[in-house]
Amino acid sequence: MSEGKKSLNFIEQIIEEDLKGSYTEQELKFRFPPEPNGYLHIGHASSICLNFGLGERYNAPVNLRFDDTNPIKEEQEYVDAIKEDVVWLGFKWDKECYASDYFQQLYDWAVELIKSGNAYVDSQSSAEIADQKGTPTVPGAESPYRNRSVSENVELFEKMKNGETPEGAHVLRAKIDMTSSNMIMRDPVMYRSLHKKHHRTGDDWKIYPMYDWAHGESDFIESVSHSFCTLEFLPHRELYNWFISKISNNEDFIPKQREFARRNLSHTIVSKRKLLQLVENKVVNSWDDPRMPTISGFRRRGYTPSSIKKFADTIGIAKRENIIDVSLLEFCIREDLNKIAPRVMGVLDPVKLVITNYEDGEEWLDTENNPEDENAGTRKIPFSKELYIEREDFKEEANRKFFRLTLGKEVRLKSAYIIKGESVVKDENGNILEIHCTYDPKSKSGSGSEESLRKVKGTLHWVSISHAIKAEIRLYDRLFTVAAPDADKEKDFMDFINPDSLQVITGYVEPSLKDASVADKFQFQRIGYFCIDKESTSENLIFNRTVTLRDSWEKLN
RNA sequence: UGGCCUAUGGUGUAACUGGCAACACGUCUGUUUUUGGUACAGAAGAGUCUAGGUUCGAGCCCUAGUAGGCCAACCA
Repeated sequence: MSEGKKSLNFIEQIIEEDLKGSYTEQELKFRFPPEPNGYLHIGHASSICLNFGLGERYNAPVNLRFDDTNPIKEEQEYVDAIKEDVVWLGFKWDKECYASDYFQQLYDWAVELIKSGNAYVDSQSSAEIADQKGTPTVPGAESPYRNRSVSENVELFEKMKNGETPEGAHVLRAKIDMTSSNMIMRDPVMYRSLHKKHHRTGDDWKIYPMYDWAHGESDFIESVSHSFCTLEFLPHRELYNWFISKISNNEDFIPKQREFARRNLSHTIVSKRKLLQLVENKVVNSWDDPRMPTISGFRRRGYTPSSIKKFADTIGIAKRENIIDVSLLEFCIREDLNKIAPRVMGVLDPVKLVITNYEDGEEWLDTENNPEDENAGTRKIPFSKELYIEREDFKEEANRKFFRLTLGKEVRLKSAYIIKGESVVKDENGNILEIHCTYDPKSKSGSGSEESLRKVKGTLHWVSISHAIKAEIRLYDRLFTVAAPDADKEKDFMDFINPDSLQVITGYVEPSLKDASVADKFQFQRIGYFCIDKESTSENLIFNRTVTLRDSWEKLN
């Protein structure tokens, strides 16, 4: 098919211009550099799609690199989860890298910087260093240790490395400019001493490099051509370039850092720190709780990789702040599921319907699996005298806008017969216990009879009571009650938690669902898309509601 | 009160080296439909933060202002 010429985002434009300039296509190389201190979220999905998408577009390698320079927060569990998510999204990395693989090289370079007078060991407390940092409007002051001799610096740094000095006693700092208008350049810390076990290097190191002194160097080591990160790193670019200039020479291939705005999703948060808070405070059950905006949460909720990639593609990449409405994400998953999800019947809030003129016994009716997919075929579903229908699908009397069951009016039972409401049975409080109706035996769906072709205004879904399977249904709603929970200056985002983000109910589903397996996706007709949760068993089926169907009736109310 | 980034319909992105603002979502109307879903047809909705300037012509360039964001972890 013809593809309209798609406009390039600013990142792609940069690459196109580089390609016209001094870069060759063979030199292009990208990386996705997560820190393994939490699970990946929808914002990372954008970054993944950007970097790996660029890799596919230019046939360039993309490394998966773990930015594991902080052993306090990082764990192997997160490494594993991150890899699973990237694989699930359908991307292949070239090399699996770790910043910790470069610790020795980084150390050697640091010694070189010391020897060339570009770094020094500072023996002040972090508070003292912070004091001397100045403010955005006031220049910083130089450390009294700034002009230590090279030999003393080398000696101290080695002791730091060997753990012969106490934690926190010294740091290694780059010697740049304490008066720079860019505070990042005011003698940034390159190394801290930390006598902590690292999830990969164990006890090998007693000092750990800071982000700035690891990230660009990792890019350099891997010959990454373009290093994309979020906007808050923009002021770091100057330092990124400074460090690389100290370890490279003119013939070297120099990576280029560029920044884009992180993607924010409405009614949720995209901050690993805050997501961790939700997990630790048991607001949600886990990182992959279907209410979480994590990739694993969406996966468990029933989202597909292609829906997430479509979403990332649709929202694009730019430099301004943004809050993308969840309705766009929901559109993407509905669009995908509409094409692939088999249609089934399930009743979430049942009320008993008795067909008074239907004989005892059962019959198995044909119904199509997916009207959007002509190859999906049909299946049999059981029909009998006593059914469940949705409680909200009946009103004793209603106005003409109500297309559903009322007394005296006809509606169709999907794939079955046309029925007419006759009477209701109530308890002493007026609650409806049963609805009695009659059916037209000649109106059987698909029979082609004149009666079956009669136009009725409504069609209801249903299940046969004696055949239906009881199932646990988990209805999810947005986690926060406001679009931007972390934008309020006074209130904490925790104050906006939606108390009804999860509702667990018991529903009844058609018997064909008995053998459904984990992650299988279905459309419960007229209700929404559901998938089998990983906690589901054959004795206790559990469905997660991925998203409701669009509902133009609800809007009228 | 320093430096830097950003500013286009309700939301998100476009508009190639300046040439009467486009696409998607959302909203609203209809048509079709054994899902009030889907599909299809159509509509409303911004004159591009403000004020100057350059130009035959500016959303795109320049200046100033305004608004929002980022920067003072031994986090990333």
